[in-house]
Amino acid sequence: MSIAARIPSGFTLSVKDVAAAAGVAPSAVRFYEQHGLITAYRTTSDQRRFDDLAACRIKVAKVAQRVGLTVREIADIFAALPDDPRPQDWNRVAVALVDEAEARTAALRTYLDEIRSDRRLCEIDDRVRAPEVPDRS
Amino acid sequence: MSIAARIPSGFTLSVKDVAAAAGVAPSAVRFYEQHGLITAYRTTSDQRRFDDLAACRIKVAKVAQRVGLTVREIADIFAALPDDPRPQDWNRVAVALVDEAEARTAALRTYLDEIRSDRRLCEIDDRVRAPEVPDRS
DNA sequence: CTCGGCCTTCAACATATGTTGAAGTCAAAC
DNA sequence: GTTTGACTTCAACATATGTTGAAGGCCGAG
Repeated sequence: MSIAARIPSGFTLSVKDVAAAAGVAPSAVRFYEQHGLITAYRTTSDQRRFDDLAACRIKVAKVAQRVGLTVREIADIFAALPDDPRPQDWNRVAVALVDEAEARTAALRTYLDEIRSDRRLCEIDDRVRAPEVPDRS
Repeated sequence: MSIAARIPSGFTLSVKDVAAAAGVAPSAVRFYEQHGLITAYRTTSDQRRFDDLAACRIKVAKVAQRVGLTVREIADIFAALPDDPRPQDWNRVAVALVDEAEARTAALRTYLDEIRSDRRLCEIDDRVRAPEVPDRS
């Protein structure tokens, strides 16, 4: 019976609500929407309305950022989530996120191991030196 | 026999040399020095001179950045390296870096597992709703 | 009908991580 | 002795990730 706009049921949360639920500032919620991490419908008076998943996505994103993923990369991975994601949709996303994090950690470990097992990898190959400004000590 | 300044032996590489060895721009090398990732001595004419380790540190830092560590955090970890690091010094640094990366990945995995095993964790607890601007669908 | 509160957009600011360009110094080469 | 090339500093710009504040809209309460 409301004057209501074309907003799917479930999309009832304001920016402030989502911010509180996700533990971030309202400005951050708007930022994430701008960058495609979350999606909103608009009321007749142009206010954003989110569903519960928005806060969830943000919380996951904050943890994902800690392993070096950019907002853009996270948004790309989230793009695999349909409107009403089933558990296996979340599974795929979770696997993609963790795989990426592990790949980066593995790269770090591998590189460090190389350095330690074969010191040459961390040395300058050809003896390139500075042109003769005084100082070869 | 040179006009040479007080530069320890081994510190013979210019900014350009280190940049080439590390695969980064000279501007980045200066940036990293400013932020304590690497250290330089200066020639009598004020030019930076690095040793081989500078490029090594930079290459490690670039990989570490990919797992979410900031330049500051990496510099802090590198602070444990003495002037002429022995293998065990590098070991401690390597362990610190990998541990941090794994802790962050573990946090991500744990959080995602919680979401999947207990859906409520990703729902809004108390039904906070937006005040009545039209639109409850 | 005004008031308070939450919303909107937009621009400015802030930090991290660099890059680019201008202006000047220095040493080596011609 | 002038030119050349790499170096120096410093300021401006660029991108990512946000925050803050100004100016205004919309709604329910008193």
